[in-house]
Amino acid sequence: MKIIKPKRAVDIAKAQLRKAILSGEYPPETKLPPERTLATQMGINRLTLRSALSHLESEGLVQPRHGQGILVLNYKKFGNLDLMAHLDNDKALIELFTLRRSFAAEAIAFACERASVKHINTLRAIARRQEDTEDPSEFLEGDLEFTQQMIAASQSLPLTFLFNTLERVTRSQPELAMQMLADRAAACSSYYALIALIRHRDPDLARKAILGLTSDRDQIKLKKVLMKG
Amino acid sequence: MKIIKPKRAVDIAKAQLRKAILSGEYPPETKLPPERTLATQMGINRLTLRSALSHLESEGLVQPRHGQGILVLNYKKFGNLDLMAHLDNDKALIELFTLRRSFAAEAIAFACERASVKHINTLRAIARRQEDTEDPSEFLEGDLEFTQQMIAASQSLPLTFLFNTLERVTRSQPELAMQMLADRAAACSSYYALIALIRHRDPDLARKAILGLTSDRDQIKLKKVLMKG
DNA sequence: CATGATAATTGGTTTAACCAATAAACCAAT
DNA sequence: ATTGGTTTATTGGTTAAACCAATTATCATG
Repeated sequence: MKIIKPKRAVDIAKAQLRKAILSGEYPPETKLPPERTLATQMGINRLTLRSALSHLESEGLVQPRHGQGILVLNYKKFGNLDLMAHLDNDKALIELFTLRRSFAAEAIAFACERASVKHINTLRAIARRQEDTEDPSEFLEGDLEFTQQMIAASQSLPLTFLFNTLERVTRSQPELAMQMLADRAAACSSYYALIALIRHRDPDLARKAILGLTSDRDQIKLKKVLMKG
Repeated sequence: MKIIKPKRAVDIAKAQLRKAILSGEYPPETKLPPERTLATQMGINRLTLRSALSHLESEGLVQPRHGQGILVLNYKKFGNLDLMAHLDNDKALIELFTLRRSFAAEAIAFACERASVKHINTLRAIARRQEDTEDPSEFLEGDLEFTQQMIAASQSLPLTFLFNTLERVTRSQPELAMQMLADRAAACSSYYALIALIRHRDPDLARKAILGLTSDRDQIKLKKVLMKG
């Protein structure tokens, strides 16, 4: 039984305003209608609207100015990665999922130096479980879990924060995410490859392997590492 | 003449609460005092407090629950990279500045494929200006400008968002940032190296060069590229 | 035309309620 | 004694009506 959060008025207003701004209805460098007007338009109290605007201010979408009005900011100039979850821009999303690989390379590099045996065992357990998982939605869940554990193994606070955001963005577009995990066999073998790379404890080789930047000599090393499992 | 923002009560309250939470005064999984109590304690109105809490909710620090109270979340689980600006954790900050290099590698890789001549000329102009800049603070400003232009050349929305955050974090700790740019000569020569790599239009070579993963054969190529300028 | 006072506009804050969800306390039926 | 429902207290969510404070536009005055 899944619990459905009853949405607060402020959440609805926030989503509505964010959509209006990101869709260009309120272009950057222009002002939003006055709070009193906007609240009336949206059928909510001015203070509820202000609460929603607080959120948008945190997200870098607007900047209220005392006595002047509420300035709409250019989200490309001030927005952060979390905005990707609301953008509905498939091209940019796919690009982000591509970049994810190089972020993972850094995580693995740290993990090579910092991962404990416990971390590695947990990773292996998740990978094994994924092999028996048919349901795409469940598989995605496991993939996120594997990633989370990989980040835990890296013991890097910045990477933790970065992947928190990546997880939120992924969950905002589960269809696209599942699509990118369509080849389950490939995904599973990559899990084991990552584990093998961590166990080998060679950060640079791991980076090169993940980024596909291996030279001929690296390839030979890499084969040995992957054979050993 | 620099404009100093007069801080709103809500900004003060927000900073105060964030500090209290991040410092562990209100540990994760516990509840904040009731809004009415907290507002009285802090000497502000309940609605002003609620506005501040809105911001902290956006930042993933707290989760208000109707009828129960305001839950303090584990910022490591839900926080995003922007939190680094408030953490006062030098070890993590230095780690982030290190990771910045690999993010830049991806930006340059995109720039190899997408940068226009105009982008490249702007980059060169900034680099040249940096050579004549003595003041560390001004040099940092120029460095941020160079980075911004590099991201513009990459034409990547995710990287734009990521570097927006990195810029904010950098500005939150200008001393540390300037310290990492102490060797101005090295910085300037790296500007020209990056420009040369973009002009060479070889994403993989650029990545390897920036990450320091070059093989012997790459080294030879790289020397030629850098000689050509 | 320039300038300073004034009014209008707009965001910021406060007061005082009331609504709604949750948890605790209580009580009755079994 | 346990269960199940009802009441009560607590707490966040929302609204109303003001008033404060910063900015801009207006306009009378020199």
